[in-house]
Amino acid sequence: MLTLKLITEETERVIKGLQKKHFKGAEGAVEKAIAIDKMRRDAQTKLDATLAESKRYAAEIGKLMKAGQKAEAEAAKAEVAKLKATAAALEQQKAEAETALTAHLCTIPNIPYDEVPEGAAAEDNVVVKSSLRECKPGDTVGNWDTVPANGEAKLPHWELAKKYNLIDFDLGVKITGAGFPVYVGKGAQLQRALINFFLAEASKAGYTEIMPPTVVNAASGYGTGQLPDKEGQMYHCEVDDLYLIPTAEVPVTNIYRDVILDEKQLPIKNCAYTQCFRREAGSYGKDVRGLNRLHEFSKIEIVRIDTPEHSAESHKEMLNHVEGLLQKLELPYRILRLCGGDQSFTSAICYDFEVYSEAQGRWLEVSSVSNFDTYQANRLKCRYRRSEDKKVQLCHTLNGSALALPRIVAAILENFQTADGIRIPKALQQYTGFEMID
RNA sequence: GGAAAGUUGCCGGAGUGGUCGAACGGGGCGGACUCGAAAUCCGCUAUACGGCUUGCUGUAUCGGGGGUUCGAAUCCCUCACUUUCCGCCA
Repeated sequence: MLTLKLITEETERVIKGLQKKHFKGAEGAVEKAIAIDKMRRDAQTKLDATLAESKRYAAEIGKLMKAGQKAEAEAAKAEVAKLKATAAALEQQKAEAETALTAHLCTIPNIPYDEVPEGAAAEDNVVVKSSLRECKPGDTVGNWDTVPANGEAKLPHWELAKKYNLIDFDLGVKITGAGFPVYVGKGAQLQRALINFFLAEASKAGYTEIMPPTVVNAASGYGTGQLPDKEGQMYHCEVDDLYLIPTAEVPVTNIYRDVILDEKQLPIKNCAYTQCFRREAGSYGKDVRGLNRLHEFSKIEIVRIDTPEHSAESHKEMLNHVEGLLQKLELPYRILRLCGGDQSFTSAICYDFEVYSEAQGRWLEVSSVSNFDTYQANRLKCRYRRSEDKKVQLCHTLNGSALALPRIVAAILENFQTADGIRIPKALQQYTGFEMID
């Protein structure tokens, strides 16, 4: 959530930012936050004074009792009783204001950075780079030329998966349900190879590998913002009140919940491979065909915790890392800078990576790399102590997929299909142990 | 699943109703000594929120929540977690 300091001190900027994000009722939301905060502060000021007075009485009563001055002590007790009633009421006011404030702040999204383009929806996203062609300033998804087909009829990955016996979707339905495919033979080996490849690349780039739990408690869900809003998107084990993680971001980022780091430790660079579980309630149609959208999938996530001064640099490094992966995999890609309206609730700036699937004739999102500024850290209470003046400050948090497997697999199958089988990209061969799927 | 013991600051660990944000030790930071270091000595050493003259000051916090009391780390209730033993188990 946004800090109250930002809202009160830079109200205009916050309102403008929220409007850029196409958040309805920006001005009203900000005013409401300020009003609730005023109530909260008033209540606390009065409460503090009341408690201070009753503490003075309590100390005095102690002395009177020792001195044996019973009558005076009783009189003081009567005073305290009055103060106590006042304090209880103020306490309630304060608690209510605090609860209301937190709840309200949670409904206000992060504000975008200046370099985030204006725009309401996906077609306004700016294409900043592509392996297929030069990008000019102002290129948006909406005016992007269609990618020319090269004439050959290509099979979609779900047909290739069947043809080469790599992925059994029906078996997954039998064992679990739709969206839980069973990988078989070279299909399974390809999964393992990609996981190892992505982890090795992250490790080379200086990320410390984490293998976290795949199930988290509610506190962690709140920490990264999956709860309370996206409750319905996570699998929930009711008996133990635990949640299956939708991404490694949740357990890894929560390592730093309620922590004060030393500036010397920053930037923290972690990577983690986990299975990810998403209910994807409400998804339907061709988007969910084959590997396009699954309930369980493998993903390697990179997470950074950084200082405000250095986080933009970190973000750049992360983008370069992800781009490098796509280049090594020889996949046709483009990088989008998301516009204000299409950005996620919590990000300050976000880039999406997409690979082109010729067989499906569409771009598949394989990664988004975001800087959350202090938005996520504020809720997590992830702070650091500045070396310079020893002051405690909120960190910046960043994360990105590097990468999620299913759509990468889809793209590899579809883009590298030949008459003789499916060619494995060179960089991956040392991990698969084979060069072709045939 | 059964039984027991625990949860105190950065760490270890005292504290069973008042002056306790909390002894003592360790660590860390600053200073003295030293050419420098070690040892020794001295001082400092949490966070959040609030008020006003930005330096002071108030309040809260001893696992979470509630209660008793003029007053709670300390007593009571409740929840969570951890550890140990037994059982089961990859």
